[in-house]
Amino acid sequence: MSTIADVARHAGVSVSTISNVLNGRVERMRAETLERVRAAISALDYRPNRAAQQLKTGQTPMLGLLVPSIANPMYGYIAREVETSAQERHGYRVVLGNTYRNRDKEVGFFDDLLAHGVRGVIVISSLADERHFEQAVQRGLVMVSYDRRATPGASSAIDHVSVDNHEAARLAAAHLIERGHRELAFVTASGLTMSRREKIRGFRSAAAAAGLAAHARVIDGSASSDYGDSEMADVGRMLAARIAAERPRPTGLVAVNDMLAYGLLAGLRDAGLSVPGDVSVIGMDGLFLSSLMSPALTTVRLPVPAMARTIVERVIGRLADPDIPAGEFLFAPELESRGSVAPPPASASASASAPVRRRRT
Amino acid sequence: MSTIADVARHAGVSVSTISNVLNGRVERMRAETLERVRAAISALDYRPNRAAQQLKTGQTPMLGLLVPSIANPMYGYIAREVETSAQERHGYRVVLGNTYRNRDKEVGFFDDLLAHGVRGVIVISSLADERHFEQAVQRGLVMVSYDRRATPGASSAIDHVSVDNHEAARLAAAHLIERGHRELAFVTASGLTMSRREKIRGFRSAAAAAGLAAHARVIDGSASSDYGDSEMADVGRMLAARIAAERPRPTGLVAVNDMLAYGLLAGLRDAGLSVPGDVSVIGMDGLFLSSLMSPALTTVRLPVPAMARTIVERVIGRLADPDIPAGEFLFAPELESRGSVAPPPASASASASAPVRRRRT
DNA sequence: TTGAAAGCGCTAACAT
DNA sequence: ATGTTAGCGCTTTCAA
Repeated sequence: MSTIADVARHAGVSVSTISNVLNGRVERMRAETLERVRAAISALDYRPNRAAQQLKTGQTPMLGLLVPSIANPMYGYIAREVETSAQERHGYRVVLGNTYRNRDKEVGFFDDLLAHGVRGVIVISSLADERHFEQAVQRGLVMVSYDRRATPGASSAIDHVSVDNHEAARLAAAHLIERGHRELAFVTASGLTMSRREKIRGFRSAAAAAGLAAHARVIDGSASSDYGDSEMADVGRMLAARIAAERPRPTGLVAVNDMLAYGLLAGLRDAGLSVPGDVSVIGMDGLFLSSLMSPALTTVRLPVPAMARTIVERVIGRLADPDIPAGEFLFAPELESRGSVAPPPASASASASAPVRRRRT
Repeated sequence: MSTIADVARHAGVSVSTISNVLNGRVERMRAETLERVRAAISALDYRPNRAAQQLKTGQTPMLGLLVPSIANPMYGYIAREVETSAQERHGYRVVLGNTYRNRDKEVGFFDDLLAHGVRGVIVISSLADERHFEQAVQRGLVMVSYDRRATPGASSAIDHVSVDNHEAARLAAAHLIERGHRELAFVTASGLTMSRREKIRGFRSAAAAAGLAAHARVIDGSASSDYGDSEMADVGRMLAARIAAERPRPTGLVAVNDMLAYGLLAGLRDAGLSVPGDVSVIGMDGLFLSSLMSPALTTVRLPVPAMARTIVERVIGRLADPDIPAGEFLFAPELESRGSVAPPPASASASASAPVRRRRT
């Protein structure tokens, strides 16, 4: 690897001249000099040493990306979009970390980023406690959080980029209602994160709007395993057995995300129930895997590429100008209709428990 | 962030003393001094600046990880295992890059790693041309490649860690044969990578051993999209339609990987065929998603965590001692029997095309 | 047993 | 329009 001094020697100029062209300070430079420098750079195939630049400027074109587990297809999808956008649009590289939703791992990741001189970090978490994030910001990190709206009233020097979770769940429930379902359930893993709370509100508001408030329950459970990537699917599978046994049994299920929906699909099948014959299921996320399921999963699609672009722009933008205040960015979801939703079975709509549609409340 | 000078001042010693304890040179140090230094370090919550260390030593605890796309669940799985092992067992961080199987992107990634002072890289590729890898090694990178055995006779300063692909496909085909299948097909995406070639050989050898050489075809196709993560599944889905129309139609399908098998499952369903009633399907990889498919996919499981550990140990080991020669590391796969394999339908085994089992060749 | 000092490759005043 | 130089934070001889 050649250094800036090698290039200077080769071009017959001083190192500062090289540094100047490297940093675009070429206005008052003689064209001929610039030419010679450019030639020397490519002749030696010179690349500036980032560590040296970093030491000097405190800046380095790298971002941290924290995910619960990159083996989870949803995080893999987001990570791909984030990395691609950071790289192609801004020339930044991405340092990845799996946290398994563990606070200490998150803190350790922030420590290491700081030690490496990486100042921007993108966080996908769902930890209830947000204090170590604010602490990391105090220590100099510029942070953007995905899918976790700021706690109302909290200070937050952190950007928040997320889908409109309320709307997503509302869309899902409304779709079920529109297809004739009268017994609904929102199915989720235990642990109330901000986003789950909003999804539940959206689900309930759709039900209430149709006069179905009393027929919209929330069913949750936790996985046996501590943290695996099949965790969500495991929860869905387990809850499916419970749902199959409920009376009245809900005919329309809104899953908190696609992975949990996959578990629901498998679990309902195990229980001898047909989807969408006996029970309709709708997911949230819009993973490409959903179209491969049997039946293909109807889902609420998140605009992941657009969200990723915003996330990256925000970190890099605020890295360049620390005065830009943190903000919230909400994206609109979209219903993707496939095969897992159908009208409820005749027996269900004839049942005594089913209220008349749009009855007064 | 405090510096080594701050710590030295705080402890009332020189910076070299601090550096000495940082680097474990404490044998001939007075216990009391060591104590004071340790106290100062934790009092100031001091972390050495990695960029400065890197500049001085040329080393930094980071690894590059190159994948075609992290949104592909298999690469996500491997990436998680690699990152976790690098972090927890060696204290290394991981820089991730998506290449979309694009040569220029791979080269650009190597360039950036070098510029950042990252010397170790793990590569998951399937590009036919390996020259830019060797070039990167020349430029100073220590490289480990996943699932791509060295071209026989090639120089290779690159470690190769992979599953025994021949054995994996042999296992799959043997399982089908053992269940009574007589018309077999190996289904894959077009483009002969090293690993696909070996899988095909393994598939054929199992068929030959059962006297079924003439009844074991290879079916391949390419996706319409350039590179998407659903690429493999798309290929499977498309090929399923073709397979459904074949006469005699194979009853036992070995898919080159799980993702393609998912596409096969969906496509066969589209074609009105039942799995495993009409056709049996077996995948390769052992993704957790496979157990969620309908029917649950029988597959050949790769020992991913063990492979990831070896991969990481090799890069880091050879980073520490460049004299260690590159090697090949082969792992044994294992059959995971689930619901997508059953005996062939009676009509198939009665067909004129079916040879007698173990007939002489 | 500890300290002084040179230097890794770069940037950016400041000089010229 | 270009050159000189101090210094970013650390490691490591070499000296004391």
